[in-house]
Amino acid sequence: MVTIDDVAKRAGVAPSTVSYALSGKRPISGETRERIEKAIADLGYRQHASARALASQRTDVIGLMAPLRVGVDVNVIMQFVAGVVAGANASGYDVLLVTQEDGVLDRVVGSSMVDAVVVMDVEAADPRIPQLSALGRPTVLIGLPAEPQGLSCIDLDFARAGALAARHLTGLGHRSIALLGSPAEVMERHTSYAERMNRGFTDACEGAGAQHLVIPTNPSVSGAEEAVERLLAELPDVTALVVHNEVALPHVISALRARGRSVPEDLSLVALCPENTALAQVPPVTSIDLPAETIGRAAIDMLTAIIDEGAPGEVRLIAPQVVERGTTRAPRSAG
Amino acid sequence: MVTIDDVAKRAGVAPSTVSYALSGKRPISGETRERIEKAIADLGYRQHASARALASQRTDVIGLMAPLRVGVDVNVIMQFVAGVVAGANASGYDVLLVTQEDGVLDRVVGSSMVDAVVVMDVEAADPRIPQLSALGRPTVLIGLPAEPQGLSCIDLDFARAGALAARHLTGLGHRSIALLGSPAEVMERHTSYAERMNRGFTDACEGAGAQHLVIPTNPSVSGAEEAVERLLAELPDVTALVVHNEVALPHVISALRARGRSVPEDLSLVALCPENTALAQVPPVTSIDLPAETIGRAAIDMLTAIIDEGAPGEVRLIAPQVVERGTTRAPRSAG
DNA sequence: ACGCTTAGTCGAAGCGCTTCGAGGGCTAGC
DNA sequence: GCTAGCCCTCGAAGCGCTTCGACTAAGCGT
Repeated sequence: MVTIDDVAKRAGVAPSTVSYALSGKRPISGETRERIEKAIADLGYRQHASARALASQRTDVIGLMAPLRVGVDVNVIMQFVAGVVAGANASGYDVLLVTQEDGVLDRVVGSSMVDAVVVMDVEAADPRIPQLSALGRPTVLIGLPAEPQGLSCIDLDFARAGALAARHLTGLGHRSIALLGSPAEVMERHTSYAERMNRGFTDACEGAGAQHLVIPTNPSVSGAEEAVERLLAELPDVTALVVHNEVALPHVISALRARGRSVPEDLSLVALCPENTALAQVPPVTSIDLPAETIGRAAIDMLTAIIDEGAPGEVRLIAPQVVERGTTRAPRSAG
Repeated sequence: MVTIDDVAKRAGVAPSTVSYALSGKRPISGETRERIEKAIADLGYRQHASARALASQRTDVIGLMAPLRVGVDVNVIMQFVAGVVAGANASGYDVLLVTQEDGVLDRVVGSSMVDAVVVMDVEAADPRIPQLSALGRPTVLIGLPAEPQGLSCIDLDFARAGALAARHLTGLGHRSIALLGSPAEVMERHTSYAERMNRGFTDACEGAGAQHLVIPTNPSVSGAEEAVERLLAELPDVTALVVHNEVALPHVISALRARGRSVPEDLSLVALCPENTALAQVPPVTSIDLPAETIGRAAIDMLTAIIDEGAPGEVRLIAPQVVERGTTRAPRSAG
């Protein structure tokens, strides 16, 4: 292995000079710098990451905790991951991706493997939050716990998204609306986004005086069938639907069709999902985009602001927007 | 920060003894071990990862190179990623996920950030392969280049998959079959899996004396439409279809339906895609599974075999299997 | 001509850990 | 009773890098 000493020797300078040339933390004359650069190229020198990390107390690695829990769609999680990684790489960081649950935080953060952490799938009262506060590393949560305890958070504004979906439909004249939402397990964990979505939806329906119903939906063909059964049983004159469940979405549409309710003729539908999921439906559905890539990149921006400028904890919620793709219209009776 | 010296002091032993107690590389008496463990617990000691890596020359981190190239489906890539991470965590490794392209290999491997590498989206003559050979770190490729140069490879046997799909259809009596495959960009890069798939498909069709056609398909609604147009123009009496394109799949089905060819009544269809994609179609389609999770875990197994036992390079191809879900049947004329 | 600053470089002291060789204290063998 | 051998532990020497203080030479104003 070629070390900084080898480079120094070949360039005829001290190792510290090479280090300063590399980091730019002290001025180096042009001539010396050139000799050093040549030596580096000749020798094929590469800094040893661990040695640098040990001496400088920074690894330039960001930890990304993305638990793959039952009930959350891997594809959705992974879209966030892709966004975070892209953002991190663009900012000169690498990403250590961890999907386990248990002692990971302690291990990865406690052992100084990472300079900072991004945490996903946050529950309302997430046990990791006090831990993270205690650890004292720069942290950004993707999600919004009840008590952020000074940690930065970023997420889609699910409360507004739920409300927006509801109002989009009541605005068209619908008076009987259901939300087919996250699976029961996710609700039972008090997963932040699911609770906020439901509350936003429910409040807006009540504000508009519309009948409403929330049905937890399992992410499977049968889950979609069951949800549709229950929907038609409990709210037979339903005219509009919000679906917040990527996996169930296509099967909800087909289950409805199989029962003689087609979208959008008989039933309006707006989904909350990543854009590509909305576009993958037949027909593509009107949706509120879950901008995973954007959120991932924003999380990194917030993190670098904390690392570099000691920025304080901040909560940033992305405003939801409806993208019309033709699956919502006024109800029959009102049209 | 509490160091190994603090622990040693509190336990009344030498730092090296603590180190040996931790690593188990030398025997430690039960009594001493207990004192050390108590001291660790009392102090909340955590090993410093970089220090350990520097001294021991291993990081227990695996690098995962997953370039997010145009034309490859993020979701599919990310399913592999999830499998690799799960496997790695289970084997005591963490994963550094990199999606950039350029100098990454050099940077990440050259700087000793990782003990080993998993490389995805391998092209037939991938420029990274000589690099990887030269770097000399344990490596597993997910994919199969023309010249593995001693590197280990794992992948679905796409040649057999293409052949299997074709024979499944010819076996049912189909004599005019098309493959809607990877986008043109992917083919132009000579991406390994796409080429193998096409060749397997083509050879099997010729072997069975069936008319065949391969249509590169863009992963979008319009791409699917164009492919279907071209299909019906160039092979008007087509009776069966293989689709190897996750994104286009639903739109291919609906484009066919819109042109009066429904699946499976008029046209049999078998897809090559992850199971969840097959299940997400309406109706769920007969498919050859792309077992991303399995392959990811197997990649880690092969890697640990190389790391721990110095296992030699090995090429492992997973046998494809058709899972019947009702979208293939005998053609009309033959039925 | 004088001290002052500034630019450019050096040497040495760590960062926290692992590992090697050595050595003390025992038991066992004869 | 002495030594061979084993078990357990210690101390010291790094791993490759950063960073601090110090030093030299040159440039500046007065």
